[in-house]
Amino acid sequence: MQPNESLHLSVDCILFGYDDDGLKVLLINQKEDTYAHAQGRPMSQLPGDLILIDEGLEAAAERVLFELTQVNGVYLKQFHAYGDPDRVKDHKDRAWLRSVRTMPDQRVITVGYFGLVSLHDHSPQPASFAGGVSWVDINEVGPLAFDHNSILNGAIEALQTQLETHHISFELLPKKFTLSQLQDLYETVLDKKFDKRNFRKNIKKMSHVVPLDEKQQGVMHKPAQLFSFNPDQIENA
Amino acid sequence: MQPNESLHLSVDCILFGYDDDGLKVLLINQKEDTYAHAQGRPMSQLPGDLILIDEGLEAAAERVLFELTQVNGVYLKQFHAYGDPDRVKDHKDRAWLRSVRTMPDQRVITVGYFGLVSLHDHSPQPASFAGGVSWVDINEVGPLAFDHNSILNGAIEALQTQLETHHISFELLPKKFTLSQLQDLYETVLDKKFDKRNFRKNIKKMSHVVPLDEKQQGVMHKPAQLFSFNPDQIENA
DNA sequence: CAAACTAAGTGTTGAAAATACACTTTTATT
DNA sequence: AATAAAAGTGTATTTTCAACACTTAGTTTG
Repeated sequence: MQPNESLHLSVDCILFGYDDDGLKVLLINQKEDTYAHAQGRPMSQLPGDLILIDEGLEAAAERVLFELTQVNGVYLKQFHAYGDPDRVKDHKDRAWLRSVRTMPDQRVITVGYFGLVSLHDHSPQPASFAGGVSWVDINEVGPLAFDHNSILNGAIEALQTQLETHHISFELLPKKFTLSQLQDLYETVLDKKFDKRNFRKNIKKMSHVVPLDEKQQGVMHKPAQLFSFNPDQIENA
Repeated sequence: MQPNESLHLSVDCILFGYDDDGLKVLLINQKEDTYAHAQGRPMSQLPGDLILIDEGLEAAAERVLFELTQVNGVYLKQFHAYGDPDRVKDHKDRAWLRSVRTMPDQRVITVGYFGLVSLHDHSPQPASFAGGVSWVDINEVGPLAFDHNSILNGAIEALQTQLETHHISFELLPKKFTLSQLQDLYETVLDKKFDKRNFRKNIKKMSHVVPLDEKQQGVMHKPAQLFSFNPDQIENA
C-alpha cells in the first residue's frame, strides 16, 4: 500500500520588497493565454513551483525565486506548510491548473517561505516565464488564486514576529540607510507608530547598527547620518 | 514532466507529556523482529506516518497520535517541515526502512507537529502496533532514528517560545493545579528558575487563571490552593 | 497533645526600562 | 536673507522587573 502515491509537494515564496514607498509583495499574474477557454478571469498568485525529486526544500525555494527574479542569496525563511486536501480544488482555480499542469487534479501540499529584499539597492528584474510579475503594495493585494491570500497572511505574521525577535530589518534596507528609514520600516511592517527619540535610543543600544562617516546627499533639508549593519556583531537578542 | 512523482509526505508527532516528575516525550522503540537480518541495533524514533491521500496535515497528525496513544483532542501545533533529500538515507536507518516500507528508497518529507498532554489526568495508554512505546524524560533522550533528534530539538524550541507567547501551559497540567505546579512547569520547560513571589504576581494578572473553592488534600504540609484555567477569558497577550 | 517538619503563602524596596513630550539644527531652495 | 523640511537631541514620569525572608497551615511523630 502506498498511502500517498500521487501527492505533490511545492514551495511558495512570499518575496517581500521594501523601499521608501512601502512594503510590497511579488505576485505573478496568470497569463490570459494560458487559459483553456477560460471561464473566470486570470488571477494573481504567489510564485511557487513543484519541488524536484532531489531538491531540498530551501533549495527549491531559492530556485523558484531565482527563476522568477534572477535574484540570488536573499534571506529566506520557512514559516508554515499548507496541506488542506482541497486547497487547489476550488472552482476558480481549475481552469488555470488545467492549462499548466499535466495532472491538474493532484493534491498539492505546499511549504511557504518568505523572502526579503531591498528595492533600493538591487531591484530584482522579474524574469517572466509565467505571465507578468509585479510588486504589489501589501495593502492593495486583491483576491489571489488557491489559498494564497491566507498563505500571504501567514507570511506577514511571520515577518512581523521575526522583525521583533530576529535581526532581519537590514535585509529590507539599502546597505546605507538613515535612522528615519529604519523607523519607517518598523512602522510599515508592524503597522504602528514609534516615538522618534525613544526609537533612536533603542537603536543606539544595538551594537550591530553602526554609524558611517557619511551623510545623506541631495535632500532639501538637513542631511541625515548614514548607518549600516555589521552582521558580525549581532548581539544575542 | 512530473518533477516529484514519487515523493512521500509524512507527519511526525512530538508528544510532550508532563507530570510532577518532569517533561517527557513519547518515543517508539523499533521492534527487534522487524529487522531483516538487522545490522545495527534498533533505535527509538518519533511517532510518525505517511499521510493519506485525502487527509489534511493536522488530521494526519491527529490520526497518528490516536493510533499510538488512543488519546483524542490534544493540543497539536505544526512547527516545521523537514525536507532534506537525504534525511531518511542514512546507513543506520536502512535496515528498519526495508523491513517496514514497500518502497524504502523513496524520499520522505515530513511535517512536524508537537502535542501536549498532562500525564496527571489521563495518562495515555500507548497502543503499541509498531514496537514498544515509552515516555522518555526530555533530558535522557538518546540517539534517534533518521533526523529525529534534530526534529525533537526543533519541537522543544517551538514549545519554549510558545509557552512564553501563547497560553498553552494548561495543556500540560491537570485540570486542577497549584501555583507551585505551574511554576515547576515553567521552570522545567524553559530550563530556568523563577522567584516564587514574582512568579505569583505575574500569574495573578492573568484573568484566565482562576482560583477554585478547593484545596490540595493528602499532603503532609500546608495544602495549596487549587486553580484552573478558564479558556473563555484568555486575554489578548 | 506538643513539637517538628514541610511546602504554601505573602510585601516592600530599589533599579531598570518604557513612555511622553518640544525645540534647535542643518542643508537646499527661492 | 528668508523659508522650508526633515534631522537630531534630553528630561521627567510611570511602569515594569528583580531581589529578598519570614509566617502560616496542615501532617506526622514521639
